[in-house]
Amino acid sequence: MKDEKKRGRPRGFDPKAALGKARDVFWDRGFAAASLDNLSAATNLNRPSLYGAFGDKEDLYLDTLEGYRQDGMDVLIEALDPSLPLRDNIARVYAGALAIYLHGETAARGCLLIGTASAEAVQHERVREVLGRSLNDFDDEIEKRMRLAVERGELPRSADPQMLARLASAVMHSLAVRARAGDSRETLEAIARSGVEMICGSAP
Amino acid sequence: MKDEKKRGRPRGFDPKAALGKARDVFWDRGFAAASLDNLSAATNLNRPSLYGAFGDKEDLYLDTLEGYRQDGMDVLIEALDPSLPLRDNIARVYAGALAIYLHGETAARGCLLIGTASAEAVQHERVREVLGRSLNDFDDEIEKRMRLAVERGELPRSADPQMLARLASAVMHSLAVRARAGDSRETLEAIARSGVEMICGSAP
DNA sequence: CATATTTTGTACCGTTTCGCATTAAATTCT
DNA sequence: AGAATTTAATGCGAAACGGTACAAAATATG
Repeated sequence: MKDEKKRGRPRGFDPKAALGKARDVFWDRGFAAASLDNLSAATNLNRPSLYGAFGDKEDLYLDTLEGYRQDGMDVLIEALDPSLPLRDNIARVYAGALAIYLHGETAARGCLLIGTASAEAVQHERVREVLGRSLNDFDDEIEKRMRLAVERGELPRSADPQMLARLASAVMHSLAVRARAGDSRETLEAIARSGVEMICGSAP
Repeated sequence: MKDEKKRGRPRGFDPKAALGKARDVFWDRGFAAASLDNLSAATNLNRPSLYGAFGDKEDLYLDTLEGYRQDGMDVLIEALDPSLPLRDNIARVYAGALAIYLHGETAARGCLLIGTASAEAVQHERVREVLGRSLNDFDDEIEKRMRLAVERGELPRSADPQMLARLASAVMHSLAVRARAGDSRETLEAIARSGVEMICGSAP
């Protein structure tokens, strides 16, 4: 269903791969400081090709954010596999986050959304919307697992799934910020372990 | 000791006030998207005056970050007044943070450091240094109070002051990000309350 | 009052920015 | 084969950018 031959000259590049390269540029430099020349060089696409395929710079940025959000949700859902104990789930969420955050040429990149979209969120409403939606979707997914934990007795009946989820997310937000601030992997892993303990302290 | 009359023409403006206006510009737009025209307009200073007083744009930005950091530390230290119960201390820390974060023309501004310095942290080493140092100083100040709480018996002997402090900070980092993402004051206050409960749960 | 020194305001310089106009190339449809 | 359609490459252009040169203004010193 994707090979319906289109009429004109075919694309000489893979839009998904190009989006991945653009994402790296935005990740390192942020939206405002990433120039179309940077993006053009990284993607090996001329500016008109970029423009034709993705729209203007803000459109391109929003596309990369959407893709990142989706990838993140996939990682999250896999980490929250309900056949595992809650404690393992949360530990896997943090491990998955750190695997993404601790990767950069000069310095760790942290989270694309928290690290770069936050900066634009005040002035660019569409960016703020994606950021807010992403955070909420993450919370909701964790909350689902927390509710299940209460039903199963992994957590006491008195536990508040929504608040536990938001606090679990909070630790992840902190990991994102601290990674970009230059904290060591050891420090971040220690915080993640403490976070698991704090969130799942009452779980077996 | 500040009126040692200097030789040339005296300044026609208050550098501290100008720095405050510049801070607002960076807070709303971030570093990269804030132009010297924006800063010049907000401070009512010509670009040469700005340059003469603070150096180039990055110097000016770093100055605003330093000032913000210092102000934040003052608020934090006041909130952590050791004559109050630990629970009140942490609640005051979050209340103080939200008072700063929830203030903006178009949308809430969140934290200047977390919201804007994070974006530049990967590429600008000096910004990363200020950000990292700020986060650490905050952690350390809270940790001091946590240690006191253990000594006093407000927390069990088994409590880990460093980790409790880092988790208390984590909730604040999350408040900063969520404020900038557009979360309501009610939501943020609920998270803050849950954070207090989670951190001080075992405290009287 | 003249000179030295610092700040202020205007105007400008070279670069970089984003976006597009235009033309050449590659493919499908008739 | 030729028309139609889509993509690719070059390059342009108007605007915005950060930073500064320069001269006028304001103060202290001698």
